[in-house]
Amino acid sequence: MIRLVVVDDHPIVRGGLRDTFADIEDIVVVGEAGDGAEGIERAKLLAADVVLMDLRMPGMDGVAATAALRKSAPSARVLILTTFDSESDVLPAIEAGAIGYLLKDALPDELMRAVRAAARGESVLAPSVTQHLMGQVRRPRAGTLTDREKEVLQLVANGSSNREAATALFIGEASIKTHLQHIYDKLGVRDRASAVAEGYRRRLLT
Amino acid sequence: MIRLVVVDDHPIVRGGLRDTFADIEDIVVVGEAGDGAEGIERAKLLAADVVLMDLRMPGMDGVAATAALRKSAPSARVLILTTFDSESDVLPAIEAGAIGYLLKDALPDELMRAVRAAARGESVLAPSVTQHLMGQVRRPRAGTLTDREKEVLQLVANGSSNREAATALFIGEASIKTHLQHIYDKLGVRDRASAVAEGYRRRLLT
DNA sequence: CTGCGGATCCACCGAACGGTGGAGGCGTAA
DNA sequence: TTACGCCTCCACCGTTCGGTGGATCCGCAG
Repeated sequence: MIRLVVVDDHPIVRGGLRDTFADIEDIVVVGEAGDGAEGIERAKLLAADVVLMDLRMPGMDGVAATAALRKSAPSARVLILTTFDSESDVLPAIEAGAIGYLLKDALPDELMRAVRAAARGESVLAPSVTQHLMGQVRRPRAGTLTDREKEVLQLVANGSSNREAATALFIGEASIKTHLQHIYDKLGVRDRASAVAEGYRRRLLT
Repeated sequence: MIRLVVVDDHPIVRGGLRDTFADIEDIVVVGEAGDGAEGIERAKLLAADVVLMDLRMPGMDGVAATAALRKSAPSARVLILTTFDSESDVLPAIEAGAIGYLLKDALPDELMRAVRAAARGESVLAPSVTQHLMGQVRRPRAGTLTDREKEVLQLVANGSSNREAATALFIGEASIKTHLQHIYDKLGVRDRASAVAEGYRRRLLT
């Protein structure tokens, strides 16, 4: 039996979901909430297996609630159910720890399969969401170069060879190479020249 | 007899120079000026052979005055005499058409030899200035990358290897390398990474 | 027509770089 | 304590790059 908590600021939506799961044998809606903070409370109190979470809500939004829930109740899987699939919605939600991301135009059947999958710890994503992820999820997020990495990139931009950068930072050449590899991974490039270009585009360099 | 005009905004300096040349047989200070515009006027009016020009002056500065003088009175040689030898001072002055560049810590003897050299159309540079020039004067000036060179640099910034850039532009890899060498020369760098950095700093790249 | 700048191409070479797959230390958050 | 992220370092290897010194062709301006 999967214990489900529904978090959405629209009563209509909550009601619709309650109905949808009403006569499903292995899923029971044990609680509801109208915003993120309340949702966290209910999920913990009621030992939810899966939390159906809307993103755009007054007060604490879905992303913040998801992140908080991942910390305070890791066993509760958060399944995003929302209207929007823009990059600016999807990425933060995934990063916050959502296990799945569905759109509200999903069929009831898809929704139930997704809930069961989430309960098992599997990910279900709406097709359009998958697109966004393919290219993006790999890069640990723009602008997340560490301070050290930024230093290295700046030196490279200023014309330092690996050896010179190593001398400047009082570390070994091998470390510079490692930092650069990480920089390449994070920026999605393959060489120092385009890393520098990306650095400027993302305003990491001066 | 070398007809000399002194352009400097400090009366003290002008006086010192007048004294310095007072009992020199082949040099006569025929006029003085306190800023660039006045200097141009005097130099033309008095048919100066050599103009001793300060760089930092109120009103029209030495660089602008030098450039203007080169056009309106090409026979007057402009010899820069200033306190500063930073790159940002030296290069514009040379490009503006100055025939020599001395620092104010020069000995009177050096100064006189420089004036005579200037009058003959020869260049005399302070040693530290020479350093700046060696590597820099060749570059025809920032932002003067040809269209082709900008294309190459943009490709490099976007992660292209030389081979890939060659394919993209339907030319040989050797040409890409040549273009890059020219780019390095013009931007004053030694590798593609810092060339890209300079490209962004000079707003040549997007 | 001659010079000059721009664009194209060539060969050769050593040095630097990028890719891979590690490993250990260290502080912090869980 | 256990993870995890970050920083540090290592070896090996093939590829690419940068440096040098040429060369030809074209168009434009003097």
